Amino acid sequence: MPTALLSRAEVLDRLLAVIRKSGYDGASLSDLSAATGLGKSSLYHHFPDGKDDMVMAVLEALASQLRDAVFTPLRASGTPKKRLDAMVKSVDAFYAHGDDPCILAQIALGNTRARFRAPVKAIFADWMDAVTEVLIDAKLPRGKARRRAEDAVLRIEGALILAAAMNDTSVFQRTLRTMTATLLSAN
Amino acid sequence: MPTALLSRAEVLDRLLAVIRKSGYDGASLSDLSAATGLGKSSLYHHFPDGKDDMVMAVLEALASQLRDAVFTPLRASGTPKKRLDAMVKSVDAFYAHGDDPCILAQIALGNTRARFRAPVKAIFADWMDAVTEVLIDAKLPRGKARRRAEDAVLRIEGALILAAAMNDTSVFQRTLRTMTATLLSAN
DNA sequence: CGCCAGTTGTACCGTTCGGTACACTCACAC
DNA sequence: GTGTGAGTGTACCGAACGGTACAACTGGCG
Repeated sequence: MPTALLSRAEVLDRLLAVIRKSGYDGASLSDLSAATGLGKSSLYHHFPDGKDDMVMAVLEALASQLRDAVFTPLRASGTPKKRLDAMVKSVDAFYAHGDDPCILAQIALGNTRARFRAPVKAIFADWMDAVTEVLIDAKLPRGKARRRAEDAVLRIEGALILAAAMNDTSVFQRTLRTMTATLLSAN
Repeated sequence: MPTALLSRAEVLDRLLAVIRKSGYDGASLSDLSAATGLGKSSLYHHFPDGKDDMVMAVLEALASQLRDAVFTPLRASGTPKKRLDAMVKSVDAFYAHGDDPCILAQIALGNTRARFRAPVKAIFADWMDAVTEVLIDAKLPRGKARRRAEDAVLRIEGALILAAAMNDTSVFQRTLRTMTATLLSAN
């Protein structure tokens, strides 16, 4: 039975899933081939430069997903609290409530980090910028807003690691639950 | 020129360095052999079960290093502030001021996570327990102390990821600098 | 000295790696 | 209907993988 054809977006989603779970080195071409239903030659047809090409495309797709699901809501109109709550909700869904590792962390830690630094850095920077803006709207001084935005992103990443290490998503849940209040607190 | 003989501790240190940098999948036997100066057969003599054996031994060595450098100072006598400051200082040195990735994160994210869950989990649990005790000594209620201890560890891990991703250790430095005060704050 | 256990280097195993050659299919254009 | 070109499956490449067999070395002890 021939597998249904996959759109490019679906292919990228499946590649992302494998890389997020196994990391760059852990994701073999066979894995990627099996996950997409595309033979190796097809994979090379769509991504001529091989695995690096796939990772780059996946990072671009991820950036646009994150933009749509997380950064744009952060920049929408509404009270800072509402916008941050929207981010928290999206992040929760995005990481499957703490079950899915973060592909950005996966790549930032891998020994290929240098090759993919630019896109990874851009995504994190974009994210932190969006949070910073919300906190400035909430009357925090720019410097403090910036540091808190960093703190927010870094906590999400750290919570995902701790959740993976302890095999317990509750740390991630707790971190998200207190996130908005922590970011907006006065002191 | 024959390389100088290495003690088991030195061998484990070098294995740790490679795995910390490249992760489980990224660290090949050739890499590990080159890093230690031991041929593959010597490696297999000392670690009969291969890479998994090495990782296990490295995790044990890491646990005892962390115990000596971080957990024990946390449990020593002194004011909570002094003990937390000591931890921060040790952690800063341990991760080369933010330059070195965390091998625990590396393994927690790898697709071998299940195999090494027990030791990784134990180290994180030990760490969080030690911080919790300090915060209880600082008159925080147990539940709050526990949550803050989680938060401290998770921030360190997250800061290391962000530092690696952005190629900028200042995030890590900032996180450490404010750690003690954040943990001990009244609210 | 001879012996032996611990340790090592060399040479190799089968498998999987990332990547490629090439013939084929198949929808569409002419 | 016949070309054509995007897309694919099969079969393969050399290199590197994790791992092993085995002979040779070594230092310490009798």
